[in-house]
Amino acid sequence: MADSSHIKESEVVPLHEDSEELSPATLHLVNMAGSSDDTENFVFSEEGDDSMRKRPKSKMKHSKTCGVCGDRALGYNFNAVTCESCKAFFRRNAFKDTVSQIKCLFKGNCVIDLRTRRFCPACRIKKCFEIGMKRDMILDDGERKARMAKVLHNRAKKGQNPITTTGIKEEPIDHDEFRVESSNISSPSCSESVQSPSATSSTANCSDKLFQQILQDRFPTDPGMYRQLTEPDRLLLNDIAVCYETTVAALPDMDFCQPENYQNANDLVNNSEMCVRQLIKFVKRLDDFRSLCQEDQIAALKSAIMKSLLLRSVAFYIMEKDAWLTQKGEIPTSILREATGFNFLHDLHVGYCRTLKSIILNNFTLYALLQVLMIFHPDGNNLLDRELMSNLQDKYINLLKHYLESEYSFEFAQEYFVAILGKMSELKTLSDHHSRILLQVNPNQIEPLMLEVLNLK
DNA sequence: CTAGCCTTGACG
DNA sequence: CGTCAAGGCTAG
Repeated sequence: MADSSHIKESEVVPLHEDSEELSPATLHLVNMAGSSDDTENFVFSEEGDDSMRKRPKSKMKHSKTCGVCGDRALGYNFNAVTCESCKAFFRRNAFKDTVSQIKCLFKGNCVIDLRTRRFCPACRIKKCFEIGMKRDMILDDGERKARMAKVLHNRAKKGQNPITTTGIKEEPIDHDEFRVESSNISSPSCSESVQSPSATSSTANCSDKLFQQILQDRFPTDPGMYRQLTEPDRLLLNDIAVCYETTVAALPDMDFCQPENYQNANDLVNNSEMCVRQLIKFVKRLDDFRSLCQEDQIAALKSAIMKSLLLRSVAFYIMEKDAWLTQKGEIPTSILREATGFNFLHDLHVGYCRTLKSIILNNFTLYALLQVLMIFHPDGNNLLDRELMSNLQDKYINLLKHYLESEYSFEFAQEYFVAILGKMSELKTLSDHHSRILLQVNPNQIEPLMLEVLNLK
């Protein structure tokens, strides 16, 4: 796949092979810089200036001068020879509106040099453009993301830091910081939108009675009917729930959550990238995931990705509105139909959302547990140690069962458990259908991270 | 916000 | 492997 992130002017504009010599163009720039009447521009020559500013030793040969302020330059930045500070300045300000956002308080012809460069951003940015700095060489949001994704991908491949999500400060999270009473999180009906189960005609058949119970909180009063979770189980559950709430369940800040940003399958895939990142964050915080070898981490994640996105779509489905909740409001499920042209897929997916939602409601502890179960699945592609995976699956299936028994009583847990697992196996079928969307995408227009996790390369 | 320093990927 | 030119981080 071609690297799309760097096909910019930097490749078209001929750069000078020889770093020792100043090209005519560079000379021109330097002359311009020197043409200001302030001779202090050039006080920082080879020696005598280190007392006040650090400089990379061993780079004495870099005697270039910033075309904007005359400070020492290391080379080209955004198509002109500039110092580090003007580079950073340009990056920060190149897209600001020079009329309303940066204004010269004087006559618009301030002298910009090492000393005065901070005084007038307006004239400084003007000079940046004058010496030929090009703002289209600043990576835009998508390009930046692509670049980050590449870095992450490489890191993951090198294995120092298996699957890093942001590349930015991946410090181990302090769970205690988030620790809340587990009862808070796991309350089965932390509902703001408890719906009438009437809409759930198709698949909820077996368990209607149960869900009536759940909805109406008609559970046994005898404490003996409930399992007492062991301390390790309780802690584990709490950890999972907290992780989930702070990653997958945290609505990411996505400014594209408008129906018009879902035109086709490419958009659909690309707009899921944030969710994938959250998912990666989530699994990385699971001790059991980290204990897997790196190959299996990646295999497990890849195998679970589609199902996880679907599960997430259930968690954020709003039944009354037939829409998904996003940070920017609700987005109708019809975008799925419109972006792909697959009516049946839309109906299947929404049907699934409705039935599973009516079972799980807004119990995010359950979503978290199911998400974990999705990851530890022994039949994923390319897994090396399937037995280990199966053991982990056992562990969390048990945890799920115990959790249900502790929350919903022995009387109801069994049925609930079966219903949930049934829906989980259905997820596989749905996810296979969804894979057909991927046949529509143009890999050249897909974010690298998504290419990677969806095996689109 | 500024500016220095650092990390990266591409390229020769 | 060194250089270049992106972006990120952060003390001030």
